Amino acid sequence: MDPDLPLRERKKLQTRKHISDVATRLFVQHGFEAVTVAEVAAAAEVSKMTVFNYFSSKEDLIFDDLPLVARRVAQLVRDRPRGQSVVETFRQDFLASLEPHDLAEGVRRNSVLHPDTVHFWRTVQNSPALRARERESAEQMVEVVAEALGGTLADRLAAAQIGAVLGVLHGEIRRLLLAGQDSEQIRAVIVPAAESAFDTLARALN
Amino acid sequence: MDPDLPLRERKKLQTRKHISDVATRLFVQHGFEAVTVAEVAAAAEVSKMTVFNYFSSKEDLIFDDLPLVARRVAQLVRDRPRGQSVVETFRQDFLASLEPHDLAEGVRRNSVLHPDTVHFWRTVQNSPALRARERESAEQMVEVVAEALGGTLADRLAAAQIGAVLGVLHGEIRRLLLAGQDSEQIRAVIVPAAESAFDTLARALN
DNA sequence: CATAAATTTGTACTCAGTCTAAGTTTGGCT
DNA sequence: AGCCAAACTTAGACTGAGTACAAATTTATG
Repeated sequence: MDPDLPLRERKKLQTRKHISDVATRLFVQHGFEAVTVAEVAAAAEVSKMTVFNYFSSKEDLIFDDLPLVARRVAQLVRDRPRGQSVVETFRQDFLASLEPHDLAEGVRRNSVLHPDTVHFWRTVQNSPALRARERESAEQMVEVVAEALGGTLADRLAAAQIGAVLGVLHGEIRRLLLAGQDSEQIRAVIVPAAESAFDTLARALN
Repeated sequence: MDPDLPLRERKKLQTRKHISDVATRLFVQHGFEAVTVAEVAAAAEVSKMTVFNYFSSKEDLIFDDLPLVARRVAQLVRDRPRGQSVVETFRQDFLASLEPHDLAEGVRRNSVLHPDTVHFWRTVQNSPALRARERESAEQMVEVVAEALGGTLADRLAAAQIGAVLGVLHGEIRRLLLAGQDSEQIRAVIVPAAESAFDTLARALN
């Protein structure tokens, strides 16, 4: 934790992380709708109001890092090598995310708290509210990319198609993960599918 | 209203439509979040419980015809001419929907109640909950199409990309509509964009 | 007309999320 | 050190969506 921040700020970050961690553990353990915000507050030894002070909705307790992801995506697009197409950028980023160490996006999040990524994604998959939140943030990502590309109608079309492909691929990874397949098997299915999908995207958009 | 239905069924359909009409009018008039379900119930002269008997959520009061749209889309895919690609099917359907008489999808819905489509879509656009509901149903449409295509990963990729394109185009139509442009101006922007977008889709997916 | 099934209703409840006013903690200052 | 003001937290009451259930009403059919 960033040590040269004002003491107050550091404490706030700690509290925030503590609440989110406690909440995530409870949600994964019992299911998202089965846990009330009041229970989260009690378990985190904080008042319900404080929970809503730090997080603007119950859903955000588990998806607390979405703003970071959005910033990362925007940066990815802006800082891509001169002349590289966005499709190529996302192809490389996606394939890199399939590398053993962080398959399924999940391990980037709190690997301590979620030693088993599967439980985390099962929790998300089983909750209509959390899936809705995912859709919302997917849309935001597409907007971010479209904006980074310039914001024209053509840019928005390109961003949306890339988003659609990534969404299906991530969905399939999750499906296979929840069906009990291991990283090796998943990679064997996803890598060729991704190569082909990004190829057609590249042909279409470049 | 289908006259050879059992009396009871006919009455239920009437009640359902009446509640939905009253609700839509109130939402368009005052905004979705500014109207409570209790107020809708009172205005429709029915109890709150009855409202939830007919509609499973407040959002469904305004989007009451989504199941029909989904069925229509599935039919569109299934009944397309032998040998015609889905992309071609959707291109034609989309372009047909731009014809003067039902621009903006909106006129298919209760043209009596919504003499001005703009107000209806402004209401939707101003409500986070309604936009979330739209995203959910867009996802369902994509699933329906993917299923109608066969349900493989490649089918899901194709359906998602078509959905992405349609989503952006509809979004742009709405944006222009809310910016005060008339059908003529909108068509002038959208038709060429759609032609180009569906062309690239066809190149990519066929 | 009677009666059983289907609908509707009132009431009471849970939970997310907001508001407010009062309490507590903290950093900065003398 | 000790005080003050700003920042943070809290309790508690409130709103509104959605659910549960049992009582009351309506309707189809004999």
